[in-house]
Parts: sequence; structure tokens; C-alpha cells
Amino acid sequence: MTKKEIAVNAVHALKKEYPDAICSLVYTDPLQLLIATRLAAQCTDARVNMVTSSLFDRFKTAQDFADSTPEEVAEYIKSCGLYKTKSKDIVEMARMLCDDFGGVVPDNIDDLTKLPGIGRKTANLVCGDIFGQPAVVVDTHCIRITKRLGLHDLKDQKKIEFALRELLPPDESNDFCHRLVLHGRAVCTARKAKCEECCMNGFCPKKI
DNA sequence: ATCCCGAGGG
DNA sequence: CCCTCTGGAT
Repeated sequence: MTKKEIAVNAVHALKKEYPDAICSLVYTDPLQLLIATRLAAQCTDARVNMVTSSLFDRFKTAQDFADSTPEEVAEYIKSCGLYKTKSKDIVEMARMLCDDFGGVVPDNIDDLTKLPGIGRKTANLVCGDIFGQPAVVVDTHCIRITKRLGLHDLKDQKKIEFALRELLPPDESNDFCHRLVLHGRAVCTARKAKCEECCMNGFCPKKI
């Protein structure tokens, strides 16, 4: 089976298994998704949702964050880990949003990745979920599962993103990535993948 | 001990 | 490419 055939099979199998490709991060506007995704680094989204609940109660706009300090933001997000860089990034990002983007979250990868702490994963997620653009969100689950499926044997996140872009239908890629996260948590887990109950067991080469 | 919807620097 | 940042859960 070619990589493209495996990719098409995977898209269909996951669509059937997870009909709604839900983002499990809780947010009500673009800025909240931007921040929640930044907080998700090396942290479960369940915990991210716990801290953003009170964080977004205290800070409503980019200006609110810009007027604060990394020290204050850190108090809210400490339990997410990596809190020094995250809190610094969030305040500096908010200040750049206010200074250079009118306090509005930009709608393209190039501008988003100019923001401190915003890399390709977060930028793609925002472009896909907020602005409805074709996006390939390469996170830890995406990297692991697509590798096991034999869709690539790469390590560099950006290379994986572009490799998958060649294999996935543009209008399917965003939902596909969301479903990889759901599948990565429930079945194709990092430690002991539950291949017996996997909907892709029939065609996955299991390159674990 | 190892992993969690990463990003930036060397 | 690699490493580091970090608390919490398993």
C-alpha cells in the first residue's frame, strides 16, 4: 500500500470512529485558543482547561495581559509546567498583539509565528479552527501516529507538516489532526498502543 | 521512569 | 539535528 493510500484509509477510518473532530481545549475567542494552545506544551489539556478557567476570568483582552506582568500570569499557570517561559511568552505576545496587530489575533501563519512563543503547531491550530483554513497541526500525537502508520520517518516538525500536506486532502487535514489527538489519547497511546481495538489495525504497518 | 495537543535556542 | 524548560499524572 502506498503512503497516499494509507493516508486516505486513515482519514476515513478515523472519521468513522470519531465523527466530530472536537478540540478539547476550552475557549471562546481567538486569543483564548492562542493562549490555551501555548499552555498545552508538555501538559495535558485537562489541566490547561483547569487553569484557563480562572486565567480568562482575570484577563479578558490582549490589553489586559499586556498591562500585567509575567509574575502575575505565572501564578495562574504554574501547575501547567514550563511556567517561566510560558508566562513570559504570554505577556510579550499580548504586547506585540497590541503594538503591531491592533490587539487582534492575525489570520495567517507568517504573522502568528512572529508572536513570541507561537510556533507552527499553534499557528496551524488557530488558522484551522478559528479561520477555517486548511491546516496541518503537528503535535506529539500526530508525530507518533503518522510515523507508526508509515506515512513518514522524519523528526523535524516542519518537514512532517509538509510531508503530510502532500498526503492529505486539504479540506480533511484539520479534522484529521484533531482525530489523531483523540485517537492518540484513547488507543494509539505512547507507551502501549492498543492495536487490537484500533480502527486502523487492518492497514497499519505498526512501525512502533 | 515516562509522558502530556511545544517553542526556541545551540 | 539536539537540548532545555517544568508540574502533574500514571
